[in-house]
Amino acid sequence: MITTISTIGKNVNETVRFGAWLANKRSSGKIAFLQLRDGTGFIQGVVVKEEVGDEIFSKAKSLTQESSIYVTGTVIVDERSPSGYELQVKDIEIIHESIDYPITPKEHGTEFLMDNRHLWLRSRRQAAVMRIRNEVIRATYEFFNNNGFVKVDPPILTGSAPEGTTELFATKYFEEDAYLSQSGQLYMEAAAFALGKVFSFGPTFRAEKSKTRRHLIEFWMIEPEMAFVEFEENLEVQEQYVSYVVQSALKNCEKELKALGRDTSKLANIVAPFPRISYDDAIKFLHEKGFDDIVWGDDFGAPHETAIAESYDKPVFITKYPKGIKPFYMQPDSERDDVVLCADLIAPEGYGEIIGGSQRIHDFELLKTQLEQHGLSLETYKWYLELRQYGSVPHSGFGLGLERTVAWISGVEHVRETIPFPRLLNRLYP
RNA sequence: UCCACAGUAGCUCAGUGGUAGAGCAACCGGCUGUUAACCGGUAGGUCGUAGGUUCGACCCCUACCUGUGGAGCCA
Repeated sequence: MITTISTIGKNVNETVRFGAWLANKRSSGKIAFLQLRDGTGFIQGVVVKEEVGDEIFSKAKSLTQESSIYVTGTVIVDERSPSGYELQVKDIEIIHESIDYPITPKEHGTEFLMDNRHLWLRSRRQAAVMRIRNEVIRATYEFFNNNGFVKVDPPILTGSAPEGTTELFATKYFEEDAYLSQSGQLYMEAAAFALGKVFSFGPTFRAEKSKTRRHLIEFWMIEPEMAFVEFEENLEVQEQYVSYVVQSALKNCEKELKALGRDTSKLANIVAPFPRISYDDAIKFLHEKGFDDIVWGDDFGAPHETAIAESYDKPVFITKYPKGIKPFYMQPDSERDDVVLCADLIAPEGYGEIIGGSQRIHDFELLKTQLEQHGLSLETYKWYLELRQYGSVPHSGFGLGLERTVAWISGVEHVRETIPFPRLLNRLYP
């Protein structure tokens, strides 16, 4: 095995050689401190002139930020080092000299950092967020595999629009019009009838002119769909899943969360069950809080959701929204026809909606009526309607936005830091 | 699409109707335990673009462009 910084504790008092980049450097006339980064971690290399000689010492002193090197040295335990280890450097071989690296160890603005996203990813903070993203994905697969779900991949190029209202990216499919997927849900419903419990993980595209810290044009969703599962059980799966992911991140990303300065006590508390509040009660609550502008039948805006979420220290389900503000496929409540069996899960600390889910209509006639009332083409949705003609069963599912979830767990302000190369309004590069 | 704020050195920012400033980065020098190291020096500018007002505009006015935050919409 090659030596890496993350496992260098195994090589104490040994002389090792490994590849690294120079993250930063401090030096005096006779000693130099190199902050070395190899992708797995950081370690400080100490170069003492008396020990390495003039040639290697001046090579160390003239190293530029982000130059790549092979470094040889002895690993020692040192209490002055944050990681506990230091490298007493014996030799340096320059692989490539970096000239005028743009991201200096000083503050930078958002636009500059985004223009340099390909380099910004090297920073301690960004690397930590990427590791947390990886852990959320890993824990997602683990949770669903442990619970009998099958991963199914819905198409990215689609001919129809799952939710007619939002903006779609249009493209050509040879002679036909096609759209980039903004949800795999309808396909996952078909898959649930084939495999029972399924989940997807893939990119989705929304051509919305949204420009907030919660929005990306291209983002990744996890979309489970479950046959024979109704409203209540759907919520239970969601709270179990979200708790599992948060607890996994707490356990496996301790270093990363610390590097980000995340208050982990807030995450430790994220354990199922989560509180539920009905849309009706949420409206009453908002009126009590002084939101006079909202009436029954209106959808909530971000300020409303935040006000509700602030009353809880866990994610909160807002359930049973009015039929009129929700998509055509949601199952109406059997006790009252004006609300549907849906729930949004709102994350704490202002991170907004991380899950939208519902029980789906399984009755053929009802779904057909809904499609017609929403002005959608029966021809386009023929295959989707057919699922209700051949052994239809009650079923439910939900979609979790990966980047919002990672932003919440990491405690970063903006979702753009939770995806390697964010696609934002007016930003397609790098 | 709408609202608010911003655009000055590579970066982060200050600045006054009368000849353009700092810190960091770069370069040169100093310093044996630094933690965004420190100290001295050098170099670096069509002040977003186009008009206008003025004896004179980086500064005031208009339009546009770009960015940031937000609204709507949504994960």
